[in-house]
Amino acid sequence: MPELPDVEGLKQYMDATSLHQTIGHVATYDKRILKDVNVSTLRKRLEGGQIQAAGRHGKYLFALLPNRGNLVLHFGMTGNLLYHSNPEDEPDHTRFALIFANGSQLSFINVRRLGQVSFCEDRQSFIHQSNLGPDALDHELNRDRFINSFKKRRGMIKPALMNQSIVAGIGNLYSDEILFQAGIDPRTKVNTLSEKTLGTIYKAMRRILKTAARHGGAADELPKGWLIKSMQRGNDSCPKCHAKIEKATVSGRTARFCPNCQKR
DNA sequence: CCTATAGCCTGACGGC
DNA sequence: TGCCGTCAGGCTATAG
Repeated sequence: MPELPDVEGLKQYMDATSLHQTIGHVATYDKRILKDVNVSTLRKRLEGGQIQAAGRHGKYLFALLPNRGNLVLHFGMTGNLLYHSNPEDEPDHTRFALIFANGSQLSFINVRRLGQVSFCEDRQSFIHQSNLGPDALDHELNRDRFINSFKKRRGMIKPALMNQSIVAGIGNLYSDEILFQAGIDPRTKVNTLSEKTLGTIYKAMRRILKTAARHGGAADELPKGWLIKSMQRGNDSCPKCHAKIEKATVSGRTARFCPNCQKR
């Protein structure tokens, strides 16, 4: 599930449910998802604290605890959160949970265990150490900066968009959507794209991610005419021209595109 | 710098 | 009903 818009939805969810409640207990059901932190450190830092605010960078979600640091959540392919007031409502595949002193609980669900839970003192240094580029919706990432970071690349456009160290937040589905709306074949070499075309991709990226983030990534609320919307409904024809959507493996992932509307 | 490949994990789905 | 292969919205390590 989680690319930038989905994680934005989870941030809003955390803000709406989990702030200003004292954490009574940290439950770690599977240590394999802990990254660069151990159970005792996590408990020491979190228990007794309260989340003041949620934050997001790319696909990472941060929970800020004043004077303590940040709980960092990454969802992998199959992550989600559920806040529930009854412990018995704890969902399947909960790998980690914050159990608040008031009895409520925030559960980190991670079916495939590809997600990670970590902790950092400082967000900026975490972002730096994790080699993350600017968030795709960061206002400082303007058109010129975007073009500059792409134009010197030698590879294909789709994997470049998905490269978190260039721009953080875009995954397989949204890279397909961006290239579909920009009319570019995902296998196009970046260094063959004009600045004007890179500008078109930038605009599509912004428009799409903003719109999707506003709906927290909820697939059923995405606009008609979007590729991922129609694919998700099991429709494999192009929303614009009704040609059959094609699949191609591009740097290890399945790219979906319209052979008619997207050109190299 | 870039690509392909394999690996980490589990569950859903289709074919037989 | 069961078994099998395939696939899935992420990322990392490795080799070429």
